Amino acid sequence: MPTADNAKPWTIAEVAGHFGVTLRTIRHYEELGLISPQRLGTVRLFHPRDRVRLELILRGRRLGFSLEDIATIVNMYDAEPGEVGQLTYLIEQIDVRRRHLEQRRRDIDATLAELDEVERRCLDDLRRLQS
Amino acid sequence: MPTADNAKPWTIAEVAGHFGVTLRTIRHYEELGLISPQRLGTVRLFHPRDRVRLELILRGRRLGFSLEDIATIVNMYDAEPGEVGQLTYLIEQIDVRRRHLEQRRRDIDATLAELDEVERRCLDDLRRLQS
DNA sequence: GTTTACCCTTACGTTAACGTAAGCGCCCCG
DNA sequence: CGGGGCGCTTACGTTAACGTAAGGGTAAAC
Repeated sequence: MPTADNAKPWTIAEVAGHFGVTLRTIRHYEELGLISPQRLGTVRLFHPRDRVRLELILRGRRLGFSLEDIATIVNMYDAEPGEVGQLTYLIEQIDVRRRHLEQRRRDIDATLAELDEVERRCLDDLRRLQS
Repeated sequence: MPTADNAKPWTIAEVAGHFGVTLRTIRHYEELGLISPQRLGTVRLFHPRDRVRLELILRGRRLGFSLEDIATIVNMYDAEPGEVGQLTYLIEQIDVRRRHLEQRRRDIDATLAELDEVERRCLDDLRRLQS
């Protein structure tokens, strides 16, 4: 059964624990408009939608994007259909992002290759020392 | 002929121009010990070795590493053979870095997939608007 | 009924990674 | 020989992304 239990919103502490960040970080992201959790009185309630956005935000952060960049990215994900100009602009932005990401993947691959090389040298040196 | 011309060291302005960074940035990296260009009097001279290091540094920067992290990475590249303890430690560090990078590549792939999805939706909407 | 556990806001503090300005030295050109 | 052009150092300024402390509300728990 698709339990209604699963739909129970999370507290800020639960969210922070789940993602391994502090409460301050989450509040900070709200200040910047990256997330807008529901309020019950003054208390924040985090629904699945909010958790998904946080996942996206943290992924962007790991990739070294600024929170400002991240804002434009996550806002692309739930943009309303809008008019033609908006859509073509959005598509352009997607291409820009894609190029960035592809550059970074090349950076990663190059770095990984060099790490392999360094490790190989280390292992060689080790073998030499132990023989 | 392997021209000695090719070995002519670069000025700080040439290096900055080549990599698209400011003079301040380069000097900052020297302050942190990330590079140590030769000095002719007070003037800095950049040899190929320095340029390679800068390339590595900027790659790390694009990947969102802190300059401190980058320092440990680039210093791995030209570590002296050393003793067994050093070597095994270095190999561990390489593994740590590798795991980080692999995580980031997963992040990139996930983000690219989602960008594709968003773009597909955009193109659909466009077609709908123009039909 | 008060202590404990979370939650809130406001606001100043901190760190990294440079930016920017001031003031000086050197060399070459007209 | 007096500017430019380029390079240097010293040192304070700036921005992003939170950290941290102060002060206060509410609700279950003892």
